[in-house]
Amino acid sequence: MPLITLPDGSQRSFDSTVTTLEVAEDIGPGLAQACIAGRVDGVRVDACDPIDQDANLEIITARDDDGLEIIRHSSAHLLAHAIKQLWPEAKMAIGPTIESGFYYDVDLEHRIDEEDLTKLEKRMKELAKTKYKVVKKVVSWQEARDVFEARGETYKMAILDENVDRADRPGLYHHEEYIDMCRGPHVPSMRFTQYFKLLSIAGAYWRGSSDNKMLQRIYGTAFPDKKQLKAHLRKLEEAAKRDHRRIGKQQDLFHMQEEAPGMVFWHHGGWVIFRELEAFVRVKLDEYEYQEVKGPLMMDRSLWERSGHWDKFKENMFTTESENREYAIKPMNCPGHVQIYNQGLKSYRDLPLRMAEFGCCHRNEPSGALHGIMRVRGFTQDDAHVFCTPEQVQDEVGACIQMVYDIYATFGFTDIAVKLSTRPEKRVGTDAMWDAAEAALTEALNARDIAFDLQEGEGAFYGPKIEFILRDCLDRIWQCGTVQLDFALPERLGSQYVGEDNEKHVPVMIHRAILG
RNA sequence: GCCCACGUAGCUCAGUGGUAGAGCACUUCCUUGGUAAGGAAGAGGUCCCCGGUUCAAGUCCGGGCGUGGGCUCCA
Repeated sequence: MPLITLPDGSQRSFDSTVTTLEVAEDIGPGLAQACIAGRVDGVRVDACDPIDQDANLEIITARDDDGLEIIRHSSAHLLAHAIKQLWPEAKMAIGPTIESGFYYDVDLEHRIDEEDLTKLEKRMKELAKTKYKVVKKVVSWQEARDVFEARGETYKMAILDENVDRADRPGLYHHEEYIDMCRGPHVPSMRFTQYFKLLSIAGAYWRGSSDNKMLQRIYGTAFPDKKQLKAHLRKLEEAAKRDHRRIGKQQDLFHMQEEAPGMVFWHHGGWVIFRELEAFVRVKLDEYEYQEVKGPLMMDRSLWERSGHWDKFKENMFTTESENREYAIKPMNCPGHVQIYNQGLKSYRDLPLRMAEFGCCHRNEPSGALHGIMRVRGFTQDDAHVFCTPEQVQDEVGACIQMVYDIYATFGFTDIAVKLSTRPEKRVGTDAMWDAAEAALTEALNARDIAFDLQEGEGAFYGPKIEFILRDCLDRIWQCGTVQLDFALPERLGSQYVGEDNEKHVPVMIHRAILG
């Protein structure tokens, strides 16, 4: 006898098990038409899922953010349906939604090209136009396994084997002859998936690991109506006009050429902007009480061996040699700053010591990673290192975060994603040190009410880190600023300070970078 | 590094085995008081590099370099 409570507080009582769609029908035919899925006590369910006890129910339509997401998710299934019709031998991997659309990864001998995208879109339109009903069947793990084995869907089998509990009852969505496995929910009818566009083809590793096979990924987007789709495509065109590479060329700001891959030739106009940026940051450095320094561009290899960077990053470091000494061109500024710190004897009264540099660094990034002047091999980092006592860490980290937000706000970046990365498997330091360090970073974020994603095990080997992620005009995300704790580098390079107790201690170092 | 696409005039790009092209920009001249003005003439090319196939390669094949869209990576 489920009693259904709707968002406006009204209640409807049913004699037996009821579905979201049936509740919608009970309210009115218009809502029944618009009903995509339901939210039962906050949990998203398919329109056909049974509700057998009292519950709060919200009906999801295309106006709901969840409705849009479901339409995109089902559009991924529609793409898969079309792929399997055109290339029955294709093996389907995964087809999730992403922020502005969806993709499907497929293992297929045939190389999908632009023309194929047109063919696929055409077939998708034909299929969607039939407005076929999506039929959901909840089955046992074994039944699902048998279905995909019979169909040769080896990736779906792998997902079942490795990611789905044997006791689970997976949902199989029947798109006419095509079957996909999904948590759902999905649209009840493909009449909801009329407005979509396939955008691009790319390679992507199975399960995101470069050890695995590379699959073909097809990206697309979908909307509830034609108007929204057109507006989105228009936005993409407009964003392309704001591409920094295009502006750089049009306004004669900089160029790059074959002989210096990943390195920038700044023309006068671009360099004026660069200098203005530096001037702006210098004002901020004064405000936040930093000392600006400048270290050498290259140092003997042995120094990088002691710092640990050689061991981890030698593949990505440029080197040169002279008179039987091997030098590494600096990929970062920390060891240089430590050398400056190490000059003379430091007292606890000198701490915190905040050292900043417009550090000109070079990293031999993999060729495929380069991107305009966003990801380069030669760059200037507004890099800083704060040497402090363990007690000062939280305040100093807080000040760093404050500075990051202060500077981003000046440039109009308000949509900042934050991630906190914690201890990786391979690491230095004791568990107690990590406990304290992670707690300090978490506290500093919480104190400012900053929401963040936790990335367990993704920290650097020397300490946990906070990453600040910005979005470009094409909605691509770029990790920009970082604040990292480092309780190992000063020790490796022999930094010390004399404490109140007249004993020698190793300072904690905080790495801080805001603009790349 | 991996998958796919691309590399032709300063810029944007066309050119599917047979004498290298267009628009914009540039130079000179003419016309014109009107917001990207019109006309005439001209200059400008290692068709990314190396090799192969062919009577003949910008075009087809192989290798390399670079760029773009992603994936992986990102101290």
